[in-house]
Amino acid sequence: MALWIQILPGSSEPIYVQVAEQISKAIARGELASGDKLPAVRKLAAELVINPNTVARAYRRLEQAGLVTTKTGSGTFVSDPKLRRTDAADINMLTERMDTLITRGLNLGLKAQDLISLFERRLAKFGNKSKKQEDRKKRNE
Amino acid sequence: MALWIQILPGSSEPIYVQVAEQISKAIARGELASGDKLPAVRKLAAELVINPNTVARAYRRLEQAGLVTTKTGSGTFVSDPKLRRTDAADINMLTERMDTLITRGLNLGLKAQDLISLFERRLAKFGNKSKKQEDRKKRNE
DNA sequence: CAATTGTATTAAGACTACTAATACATTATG
DNA sequence: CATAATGTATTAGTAGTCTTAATACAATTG
Repeated sequence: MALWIQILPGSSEPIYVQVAEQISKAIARGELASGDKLPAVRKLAAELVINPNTVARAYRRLEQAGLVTTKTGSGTFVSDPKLRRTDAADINMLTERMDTLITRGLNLGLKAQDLISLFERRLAKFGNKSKKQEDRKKRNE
Repeated sequence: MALWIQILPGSSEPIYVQVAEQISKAIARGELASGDKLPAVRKLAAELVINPNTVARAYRRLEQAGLVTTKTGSGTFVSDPKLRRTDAADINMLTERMDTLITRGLNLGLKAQDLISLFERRLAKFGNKSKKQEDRKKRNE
């Protein structure tokens, strides 16, 4: 199933952010489950035609976020969601981002109800993990 | 009532973004209503002890977002919400930001229901315009 | 006309971000 | 143990961004 990751040429977002972000989303959606191995930095770098350091940086970012665990020599793996800390500072950051988002929405003329609807619709797209994914997770434990 | 705007010394956000963002929020909350005049760029710059160009840049940003209208010689004014375009591209941008936000939340271990609750709570803080603010708006029409 | 307001241009300095090249350290494999 | 595979560290250079500054210009107000 190759690689879903795709870097946009014209984007203002740094490449390492794009890579990290897309992997984050895959994890949030359950497409990548606990224990799954990410591609080797050199391999992914070759596929995306970017520098291995850039991929490494993306992985470091994911590790800082607590999404993956890294073992030199063996690889980078999606970490167990149960072990992810939910820091108060993280919640604050999230709340601030939310306020900014709400500000934009309201200033675009959307009503509160519109925003809630949109939010729920987008949230629904991050559907709960499928049975198959849960099974895959179990195998890796 | 002086100036609510405050620039944080250690912030990684550019000053002009901070200024624009805070004014945006004031507008979204209804603290600044249609027709209200923003401080003159030179005046605000003096109060914040920053360069007038930096304030001008913030105002330009707000104008691009359609939040204010500018008339050289007279000033910068909060524009009528009814006249604000809601471009499809804007909605797409908002949706993308929302997805990113949801990704972060889920990856912090929050459940869908937690996210919705938080979202609604934050949204409530942008309470609907008060009677007084509606009146002020009327006077300026 | 004089004052006020926003705009445009140019430049310089400081700082950060990004990517790259290369060498190093650790672990897995046979 | 030897080799391959994997992530890490260091260094460097290029490019871009941000802010300030100094002026000059344009449009509106009174």
